[in-house]
Amino acid sequence: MYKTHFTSEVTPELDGKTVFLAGWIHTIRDLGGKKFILLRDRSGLIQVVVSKDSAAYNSVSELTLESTVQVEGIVKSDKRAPSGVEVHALSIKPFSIAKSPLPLEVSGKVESDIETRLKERVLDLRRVEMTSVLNISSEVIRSFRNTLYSKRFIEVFTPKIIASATEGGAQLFPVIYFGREAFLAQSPQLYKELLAGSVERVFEIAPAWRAEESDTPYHLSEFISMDVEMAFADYHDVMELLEDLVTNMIDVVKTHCGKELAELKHELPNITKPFPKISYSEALEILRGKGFTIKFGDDIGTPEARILAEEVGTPFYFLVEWPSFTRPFYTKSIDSNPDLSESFDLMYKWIEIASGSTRNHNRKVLEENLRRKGLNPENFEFFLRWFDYGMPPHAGFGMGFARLMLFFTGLNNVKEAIPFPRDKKRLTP
RNA sequence: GCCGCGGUAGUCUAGCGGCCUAGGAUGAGGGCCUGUCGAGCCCUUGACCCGGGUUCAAAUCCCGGCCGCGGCGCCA
Repeated sequence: MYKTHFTSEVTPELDGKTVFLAGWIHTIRDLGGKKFILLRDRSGLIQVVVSKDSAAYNSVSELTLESTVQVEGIVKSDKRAPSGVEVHALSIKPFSIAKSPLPLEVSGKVESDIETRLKERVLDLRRVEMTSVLNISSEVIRSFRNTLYSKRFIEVFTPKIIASATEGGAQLFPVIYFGREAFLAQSPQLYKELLAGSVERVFEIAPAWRAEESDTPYHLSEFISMDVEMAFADYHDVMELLEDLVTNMIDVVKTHCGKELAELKHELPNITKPFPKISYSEALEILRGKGFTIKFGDDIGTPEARILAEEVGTPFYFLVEWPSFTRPFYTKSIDSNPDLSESFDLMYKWIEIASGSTRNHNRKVLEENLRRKGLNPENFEFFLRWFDYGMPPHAGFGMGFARLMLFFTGLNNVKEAIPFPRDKKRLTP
């Protein structure tokens, strides 16, 4: 082992104890007869004091910012130290001396453009703000899993190389599969439905790919989709589930990520259940009242969604019961009014972060819907045939992880919220 | 893809026809300093995205390209 403690575990109670720490050189303040090093690891920073009479003194002169080292030292509780405790170095062993100057300042003295930050991403991820983002990400995922486990969902994995488009619409990335044409999955939709048809309650956290022109702060070519599918349930049931998922995540992040939120200067609002629900038709009325010319069937675009978000006032709200023909073929229509569907979008401000519905479980209706959308039911036989063998009524949704992270971090670009984003122009790092 | 704005040392910025031999911060190199904590002080180092054009004179104005950011569209 290279370290006996993380820097966050060095507390005044350890006074007098010898510890081994390992991490990165965050800053060096050289006062001549004494040098102060801030040593950083994932958990935080600790001050290391190197005095002239220490054996470690000479090795400090070769250290550059972001070099990795092991520090052996004695813990000293001292109110002059930034955190009330510091480590007096006995020896400092360098592992890797970083090149200088750095292409990005990890210490945060000079802020870099997002362009530079994504190019120099590994250094950028060492910044305390980005480490906080990654820690929060992990807690959000953990909470998502725990809530679903507690409701008897199981985690599944669906194929990511598929034969054809699942729902039309989005552009697919082609791949060559043993000489045949295949595509990267744009969504686990059909497979998660089939799984729900076998084991009732499933979820998946996995990448999905869309070869769209989209060039905005809310789109990625490769994104993590948090998918849920539930048998013997309708869209009301899964909206309620979604409310539980989101509010539990907020609780977990508030409880475990206070330090991270402070680092990001971000506060999470109190969110209460249920979230406001606005029907598509109501949304049109609101928008018309605001001077928009918008008719039944028109999409609610970004400028319109911004107005709605302002009207609603709370960060999260549902837009429900969209026109059937604007939704994919597997979306169930409302029996009493087939022009509308049992569907919803969960909005965070003006951004759609989740989208779901009750699904059709009747083969005839599915075939009809496919034809209506100009798709050939024969191409969906791998999916449709299972509807002959006792498909339960079911519902589900997919949620965009990076978009959700905008809420938890206060960031306003999904490319910042995940470590290595893929967009129209970025394929590395 | 369309519209708008922008591209100045490793990083971040000021300058927007001649006061620019391009200013500052941070980094880097050197020096002083035994309690710094965005340490301080002194010295040094390093830049006008690319290609055309206008002009006596271009970082600065015009045109084209590339790249970036924002808005919109497409899409989730």
